[in-house]
Amino acid sequence: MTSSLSPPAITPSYDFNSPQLPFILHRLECCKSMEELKQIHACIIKARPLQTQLVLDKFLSCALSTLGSLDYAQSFFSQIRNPNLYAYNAVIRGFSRSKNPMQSLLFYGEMLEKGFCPDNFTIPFLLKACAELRTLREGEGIHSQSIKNGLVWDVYVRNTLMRMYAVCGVTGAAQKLFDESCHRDLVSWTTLIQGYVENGFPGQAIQVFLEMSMTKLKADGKTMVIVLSACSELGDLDLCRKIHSYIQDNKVYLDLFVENALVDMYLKCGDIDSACRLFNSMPKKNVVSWNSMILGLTQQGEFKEALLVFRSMQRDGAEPDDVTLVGVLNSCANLGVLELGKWVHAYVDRKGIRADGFIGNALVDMYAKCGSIDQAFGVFKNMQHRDVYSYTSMIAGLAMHGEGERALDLFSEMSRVGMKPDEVTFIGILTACSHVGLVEEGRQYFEDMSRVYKLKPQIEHYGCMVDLLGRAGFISEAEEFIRKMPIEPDAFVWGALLGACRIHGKVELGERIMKKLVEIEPEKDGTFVLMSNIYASANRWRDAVKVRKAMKERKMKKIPGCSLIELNGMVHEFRKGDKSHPKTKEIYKMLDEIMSRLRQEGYVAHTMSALLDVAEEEKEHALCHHSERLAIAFGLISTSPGTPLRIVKNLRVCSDCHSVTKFISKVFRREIIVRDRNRFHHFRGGSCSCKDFW
DNA sequence: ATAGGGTTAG
Repeated sequence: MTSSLSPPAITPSYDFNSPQLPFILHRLECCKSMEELKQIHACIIKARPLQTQLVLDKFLSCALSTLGSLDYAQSFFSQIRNPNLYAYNAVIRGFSRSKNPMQSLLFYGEMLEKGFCPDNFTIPFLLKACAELRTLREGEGIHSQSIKNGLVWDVYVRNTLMRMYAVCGVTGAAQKLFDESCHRDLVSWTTLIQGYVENGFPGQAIQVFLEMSMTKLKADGKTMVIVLSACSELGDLDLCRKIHSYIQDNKVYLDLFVENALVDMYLKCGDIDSACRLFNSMPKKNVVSWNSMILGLTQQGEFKEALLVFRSMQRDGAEPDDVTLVGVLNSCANLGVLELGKWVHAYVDRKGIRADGFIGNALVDMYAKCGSIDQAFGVFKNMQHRDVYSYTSMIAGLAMHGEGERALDLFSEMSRVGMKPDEVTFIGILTACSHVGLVEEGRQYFEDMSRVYKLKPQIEHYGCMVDLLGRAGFISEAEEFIRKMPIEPDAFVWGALLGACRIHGKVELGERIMKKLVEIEPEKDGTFVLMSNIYASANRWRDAVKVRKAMKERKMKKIPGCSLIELNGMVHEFRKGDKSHPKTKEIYKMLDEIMSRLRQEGYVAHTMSALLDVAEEEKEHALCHHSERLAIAFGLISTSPGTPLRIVKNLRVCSDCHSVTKFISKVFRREIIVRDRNRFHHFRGGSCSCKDFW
């Protein structure tokens, strides 16, 4: 009986004969607004025949998951007269899927107080909530309750227990449950495999999968997606092909998820051709398919290809998301193509996406690597949430631009706001010190790294220190530093010292280091180039030539110098002595003009860097056609006076090109920004931001 | 009525 003063009550029944029932269920399925839900609520109260378990369950889950209104669901529940276990389970499930899974556990407490016992449905809902909350304590409590109730033998209970343990990082407990079970289904195997992948044991995951393939069970798409992600992480191409054959042999249905995971796997394992073939054969693609290609190519260093895929994505009319944009920005950063990077920034603004988080960090990195350090700083300052990545990108950016002091200021700001630096932050800091010759500060930071911040220096940090000391002329200290290193010095560490030998003309030490380097990486040309540079600087031309000859005899492939310049969104690429550009004639005419203007201004070529034992005139000629000069000449004839030129070079700038560029910046009144392998050079009015310290 | 799905940086 319902009095007019108390709220109307709902009495659930198991009567499924009401003709209105399918209609109300359909309305609940489609319900998207609170208004609509309230109307349905009224209908249910008015019509007793609608008060069935199924309707109440659907009503609660709609209120909880679709509309997220926990209060409303609870007040609805309180109207149910004598709620049974089914009704409690419905609420617990609803809460476990909601934004506030804790409610699920609290509500379970109420249920126990009312004298109800959990059943094989209650436990999986609760465990899902525990997994969501990463609360091992509560999870273990439910584990012991399910043992007491004998529910632990239920395969659903067991699988959700395994999932809960895996999510909480206790793969051992998941494995134990798995080993002890007498009935394992595909979900049990998949859950165990996933647990290993998510906790950083992809090898173990594959082991478990191989074990499973010995049983009668056949994997489905969901299992394969996880197995494929384990393969990507391992980067083992042979294994990839085996797993791919398993999919074909067992006729696992290739849905979009599996196809995307396959594309991702092939790219991460470096088989770009297979990835492209698969991708092109896909009948339907979603944004993740495109993202897998773009990010995968970026990670493989195929930046131009990544941008080409982005263009076809746009032609295809697919809408990019933030992951796409991060990949595109990353490629822009690596290629140094500012125009496209700016376009992405404008796109982000237009879409009303905040330049924060991933996107913000990618923008900071892009602007810094494209030479617009001020823009990078602007984005950085506007970010609401700055994390270690943001600070590290900014610090590394400033370091690259030779703004050592500003980088160090930012580092102090980091500790002021309580942001803990990590290993990569210190690479930025040490590089900053190195580029501006702040030796004392560098030593201090290196020490603080382990003493104050409890971070273990890695080989890269030792490399930075050798560079810092050697570059500043503390050669014997650098040698001593290498001797005392707790880890075996690698090619980068020795390379840094060899670089110092070039700057400071240390021929004998250079020879010793060269011997070591040739042992460590005999195929690398950089060592030989540096050594012949060292000889040349000491005017030992004969030796310089000998090294060059040795290179030729070893049939070493030299990395060809290459410079990029971006004009109106088009990337122009020049190699040394390149004559393939449509404007070659004009470019070389401009080069001649540059050289004669420079000679009038008193320029003398640094022929020693030409490293060729040929007539002086020829040496100068060879230098003239270094790729960056072609790019600069092309920039000069293609832009209006005063436009800054931005060049990206794959190798270090040679000292002759460095002084030529200084001259050009003065004579032609152009700001020229060159990014070389190591850092940025801002040329303006005849001098360079690196203050010739590079 | 219940459990397992791919891509995100310095």
